[in-house]
Amino acid sequence: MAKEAGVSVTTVSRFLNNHPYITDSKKQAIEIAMEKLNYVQNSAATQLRSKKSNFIGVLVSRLSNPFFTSLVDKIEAEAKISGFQIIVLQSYDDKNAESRILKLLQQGVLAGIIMCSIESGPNDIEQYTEYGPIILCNIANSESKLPQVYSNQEQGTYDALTYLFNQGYRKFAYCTGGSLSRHSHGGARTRAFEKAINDYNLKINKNWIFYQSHTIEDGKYIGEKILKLNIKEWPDVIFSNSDEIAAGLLKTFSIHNIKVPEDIAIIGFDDQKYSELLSTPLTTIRQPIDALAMHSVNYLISLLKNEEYEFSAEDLQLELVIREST
Amino acid sequence: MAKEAGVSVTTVSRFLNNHPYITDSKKQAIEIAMEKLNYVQNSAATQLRSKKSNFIGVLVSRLSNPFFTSLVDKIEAEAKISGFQIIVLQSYDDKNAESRILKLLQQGVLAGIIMCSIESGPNDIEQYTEYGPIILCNIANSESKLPQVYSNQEQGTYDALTYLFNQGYRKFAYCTGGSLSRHSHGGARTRAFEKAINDYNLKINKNWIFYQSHTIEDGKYIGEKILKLNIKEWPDVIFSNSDEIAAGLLKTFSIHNIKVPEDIAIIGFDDQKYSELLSTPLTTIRQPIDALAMHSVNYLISLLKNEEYEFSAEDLQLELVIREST
DNA sequence: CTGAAAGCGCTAACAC
DNA sequence: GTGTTAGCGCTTTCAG
Repeated sequence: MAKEAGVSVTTVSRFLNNHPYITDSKKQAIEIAMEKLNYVQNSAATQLRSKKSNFIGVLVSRLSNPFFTSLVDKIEAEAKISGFQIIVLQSYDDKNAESRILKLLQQGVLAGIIMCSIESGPNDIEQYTEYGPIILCNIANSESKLPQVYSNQEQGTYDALTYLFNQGYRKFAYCTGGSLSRHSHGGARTRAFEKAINDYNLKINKNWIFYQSHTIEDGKYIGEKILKLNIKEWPDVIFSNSDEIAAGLLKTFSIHNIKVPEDIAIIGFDDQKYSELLSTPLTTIRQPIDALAMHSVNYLISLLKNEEYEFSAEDLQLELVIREST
Repeated sequence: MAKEAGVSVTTVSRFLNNHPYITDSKKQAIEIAMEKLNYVQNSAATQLRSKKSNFIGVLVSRLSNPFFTSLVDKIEAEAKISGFQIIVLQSYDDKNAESRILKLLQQGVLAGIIMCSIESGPNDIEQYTEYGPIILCNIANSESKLPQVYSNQEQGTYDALTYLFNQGYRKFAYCTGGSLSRHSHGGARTRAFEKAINDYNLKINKNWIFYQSHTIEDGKYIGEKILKLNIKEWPDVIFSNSDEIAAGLLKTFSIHNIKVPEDIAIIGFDDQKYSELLSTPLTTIRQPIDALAMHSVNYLISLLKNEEYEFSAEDLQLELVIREST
């Protein structure tokens, strides 16, 4: 390639990297040769030599969760603007898979990672920052020094719970994706739940708390469990940690002719695209996906350049969307 | 690292690549040194030298389409089994974006590509096979010599149309993602539609054909357009090219108090997870996602190894799922 | 402004 | 079984 253009490899390299100070004549010679040889830069060589990767890893637990799909979608669009390519990585809630993914940073495959899910403790993760920046996206962890972009899940959840209380609901069931002990955003929601229960003098019932719920199937199953309770022991509203859970719940109730919200009300989380289209349009809490994606990517890129990054929590507000399920 | 273990780099390389014939003592020495230095292989160097990539590109038009999400999800699981990592690439229906993605093959970033969407003509794509295998997944193109894994969309669609005819429907509206001229799977469905119209002696009405429909929003809009027709001119069933379109349609009709299927019936395509949960559970055509993913990945990997790959069309049947919207 | 030369970390050929 | 050597395609000094 260099010889085709009659210049040195150095000059070609400079051309490729947009260095200033190359004669127009050489530029043109290179362009012509590139065209003629159908040349493309070998990225492995570039990466090996420059020790820089063009890839940003985006870690989610599972892509089939539509919340993550939307988030990944926005992150990819944002990364592309800055010339980065994203690699979607799924951990499937598995700690070992997560470690393997983190190793991609160390291997030099990834320039940085945006973690939208987290399995290991923050310390396990922090050790990898040696190899590149790691951003926590939509995960608030006060114990960790990792850079974090998150919405105020605690406030948003509390506000929703307050709305439900004002609507007259008193028996709150609660579904969480975690185990109530984790420090993920599940934790923030749980803190809000406990606070609301306390502030509003409500009773908590062990039969109304559901752990490790993620999918539509989990929601259906939780619905079944509730219906098996003595009818006097039914909750009057169910706070679900995702619209998928809420959708599953809705399905079970509709099969059994339980009316929503009259018999039992349901509130979801995320505001999925289909949430307004369900048999009962879902009241839910919308997450600021666009802002989450935008700030995570730009924060990461700033870190890559050793620059500061500032953003306002204003952009990251949760929003209560009231429909017919409450 | 080599010197830490007291062996040559060659031996380390052999160890890493699971070559036979290394003394156990050296193996152990390497393992200990690896552990001690927290060593990981640099993938750029490996790739540069061996000219092999560990990445498989998966190209879809947009990840936010849940059909593609599920497909990508399965492809990733399947690729992982064989030790490959996938890179999700979105073309957003843009030919130029597609070319840029194809270039990743030429750059050596990707070992091969699974294309689940296609924008350019087959010829434009075939030239890239010089740099690595390209599989068309869920795209049937008889003009192209590219390896293809697809279900019989024409038969599946025709069968569904036959079912609708037998149910008594006679006025068929038709939504397509393409422009009716493309050779994508849209084409196969359209051929089936035209054949059914012909075979069953039905009338075609230009006001009942809708192009370039993809999203829930598109579906809502199409619903509005239909309702604006003189009521005598309404179709009695709408064939939609995705469950998203169908969901949008459903929404518009529910707002206007149009009963489904009594006033107008709807059939979807894909069988999304939420399709049974909508205000009217959707009759739809289920695609064989698992088989599509499995065969595409394994076909690609066989090609990478210069092996033959056989699979049976039996695995790739479309399935009519009858619910309440027809 | 441009080029020569060194070398990133690894694999493959060849020798022993 | 194991080591020596060359070189993948690029970027980065350092000279000029």
